[in-house]
Amino acid sequence: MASNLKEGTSNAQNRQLLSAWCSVNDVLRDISPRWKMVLLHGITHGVAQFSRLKQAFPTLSDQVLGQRLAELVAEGLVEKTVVAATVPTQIHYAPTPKGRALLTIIDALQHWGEQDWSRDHP
Amino acid sequence: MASNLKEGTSNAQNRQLLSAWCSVNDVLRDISPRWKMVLLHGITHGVAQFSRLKQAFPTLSDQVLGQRLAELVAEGLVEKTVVAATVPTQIHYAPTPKGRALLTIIDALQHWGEQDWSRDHP
DNA sequence: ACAATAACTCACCCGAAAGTGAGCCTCTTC
DNA sequence: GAAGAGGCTCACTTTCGGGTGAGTTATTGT
Repeated sequence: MASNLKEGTSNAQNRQLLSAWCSVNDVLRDISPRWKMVLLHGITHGVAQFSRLKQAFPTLSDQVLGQRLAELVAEGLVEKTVVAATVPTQIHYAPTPKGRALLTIIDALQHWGEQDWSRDHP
Repeated sequence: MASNLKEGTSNAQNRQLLSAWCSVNDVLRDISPRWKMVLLHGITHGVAQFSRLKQAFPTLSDQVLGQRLAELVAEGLVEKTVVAATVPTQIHYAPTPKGRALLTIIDALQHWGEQDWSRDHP
């Protein structure tokens, strides 16, 4: 993570360009990874542990679950709390205000998606 | 496009599962492709032709531009109008009500992203 | 002694997203 | 008669997201 500086492939360049042009592109990239918003929703609604989430979404791999949780924590959308420091360390996740605010917008998106746009409107 | 039924790679399966669990996943997938929302924004603000968009985003390839425009049209976010049926066919794009409604939510997302969540709030 | 348990992490692989270059179509201009 | 204009589309290549399986940690139940 500290030694590779090439980064010239224009794929990465374009990503940076978009970030620079408008910050919304970063937000879109942050919220679109698969499972992420679903996990945020689950955590907010009480499914707040690694193993509980695993049960809730059996087809989701440990690998990706761990990664998504780490992202959510890193972006300040959920908070991680150690419940029991015993050996199988138990951990509890809870949404931050930021995370809850995001969910509101996500709800709006869902609403938008389900709306019938065939008839004209105000 | 009509003959391939295999679809067993679990990558695709999971995508379908997510769609089935919550429609918001489809929306997220639809809005997250690179350039898409930026293009929608541009079109809404008067940059409404293929070549104009090309100029506005020089690093975006024709290939992807064409594809994104087609998606936007297919999803009913923008409308395509033939301006001049002369040989270099001129075409004009304009956002639909649905497209404008989406931009509103995208704005909310941007706002959310730019907000300072470090201090507590109501 | 050995499986199970909670929460991860590592090495590997495959398909999809997105980038590049060229081609096409007909009409007008140099 | 060649080039350029406008709007695409095709073939090819690279990057990266996300999937799988196995390994790690220490303690407890059988």
